[in-house]
Amino acid sequence: MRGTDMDSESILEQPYINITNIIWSFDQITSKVNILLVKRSNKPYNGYWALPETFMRTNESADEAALRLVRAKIGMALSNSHTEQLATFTNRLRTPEQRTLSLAYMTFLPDKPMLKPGYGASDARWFSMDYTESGYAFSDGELTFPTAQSQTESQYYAKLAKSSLSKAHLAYDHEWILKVACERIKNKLDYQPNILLVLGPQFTLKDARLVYAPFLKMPFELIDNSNFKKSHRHLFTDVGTSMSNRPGRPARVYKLSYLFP
Amino acid sequence: MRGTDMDSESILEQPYINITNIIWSFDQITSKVNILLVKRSNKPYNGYWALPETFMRTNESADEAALRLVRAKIGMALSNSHTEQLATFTNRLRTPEQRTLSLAYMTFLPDKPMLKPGYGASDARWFSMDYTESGYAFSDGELTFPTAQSQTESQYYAKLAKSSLSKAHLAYDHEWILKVACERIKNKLDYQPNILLVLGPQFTLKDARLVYAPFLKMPFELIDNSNFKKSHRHLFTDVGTSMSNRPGRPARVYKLSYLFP
DNA sequence: ACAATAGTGTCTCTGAGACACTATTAA
DNA sequence: TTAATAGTGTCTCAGAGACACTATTGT
Repeated sequence: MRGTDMDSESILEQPYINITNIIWSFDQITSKVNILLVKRSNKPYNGYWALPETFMRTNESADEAALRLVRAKIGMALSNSHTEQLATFTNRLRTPEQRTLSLAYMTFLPDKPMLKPGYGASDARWFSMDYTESGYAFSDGELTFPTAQSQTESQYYAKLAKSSLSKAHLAYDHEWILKVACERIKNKLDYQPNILLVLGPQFTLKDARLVYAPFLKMPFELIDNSNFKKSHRHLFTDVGTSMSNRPGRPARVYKLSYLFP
Repeated sequence: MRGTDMDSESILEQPYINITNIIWSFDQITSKVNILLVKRSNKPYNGYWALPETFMRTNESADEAALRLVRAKIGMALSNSHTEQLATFTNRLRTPEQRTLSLAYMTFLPDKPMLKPGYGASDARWFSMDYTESGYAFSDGELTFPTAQSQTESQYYAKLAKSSLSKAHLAYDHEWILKVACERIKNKLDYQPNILLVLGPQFTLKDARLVYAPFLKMPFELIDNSNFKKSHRHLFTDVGTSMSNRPGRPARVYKLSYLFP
């Protein structure tokens, strides 16, 4: 039996629970940060691009569900140190029909695998991240989805409810979720930059600056290497020298000291 | 119809969804930070002390539910600027019987009202916060509940599942939730100290230091007033001078500039 | 006047940022 | 040797913290 609440009213029906996962990767060729988007082939928002989602099963936690989604969609089995909770989105206006909550997580892939569409999606592609004057944008060369423009949550959902979204926008409130995600990552850059996991277990300072740059809204050349090294030495452990066949002095490689001690 | 997942399996049953609210206040007499705990009179954990909880209704968001809980339990109607999301707790081991998720919020009351037990609780009391070597503790003079000792989430839940909790412990995983809450507040002290809302709309620097002290695990006298003022001037706006009938120079009063511009 | 309280000024040390310089590689 | 890349050293400035000093109240 469900316990009674302090309120006299009983609960008629529960909302559904979605796990939404923002899956990050890094393209070594283009040197750009990417996220995974899928084209929905279900109602609601059939034919819209969206963040990948799944439902939670009764015998798993939400972060296990997020990792299961990665395994099913990408075919990559990761430990939960590659996943972190973003936030939970519960606004009534976030779904058009059946009330659905979103438990949002982020997963950082150690490389950028090829994709194939899965169940519930007619297409799945990587979208590379860039910054704009008013926020961030994700593009696959054909389509571009900016993050939400609104400054506050209530402003955003008020607008969302007023006008029905065109297919030039992501489904649901996913543009808002992406905005929250980018800002969270930016805020953690100086004390827990888990986003660097997209570079794999080791990385050079240049790679790290390439990842930081779009979040800081600047070209990576403007991040001074000397200063960057000094202000991050408490986070990075030197683990040797990279070998490359390109001209120029080989770069040192580092690991995240708080994750791999 | 519920949309189909990318996985072929369908979902048999959904977990329940609880709203858990950590309600903070400040006692002007004892100069201590307090939280509200209730003694449960329902299964499970009947007779145990716990954080106040409620269920979400279909026509409200989770933060609205948290504020409704405050209204019902305390009789105080607050705006959502007094509430913030903490995290969502989904571990399978967190509830003994029926699987239940907790969407955890924090509410900062502008004063410390008298309490009366409500539905689902045989008692409700304020517990004042103190720090210990290994964390924090909340006491009402009779009972004391420390925050969880474990350093990681998986460690905590492994221990929780192994031994059944005595009534000297809080119900469910609430000692873990409290640990996460205290650490979150501590981390935000230098850029978004919403915890100061427990002092009401205005406060003196001494009051602010009294609130900061337990989170920083030091007696408030060790927080240098001059340095504290300098390092928080970007957050506080001077709004005048307090009047007091006590000896000593009257203190200036401030407001949070990012909330009340 | 004095105790009690609160606000101010100053010194030092550390860290961020600007920027010039040195080091190591492939061709 | 040169272009390309990466690492190092140094100067300045701003902020954190220790601590001594001044200011304003009630009794």
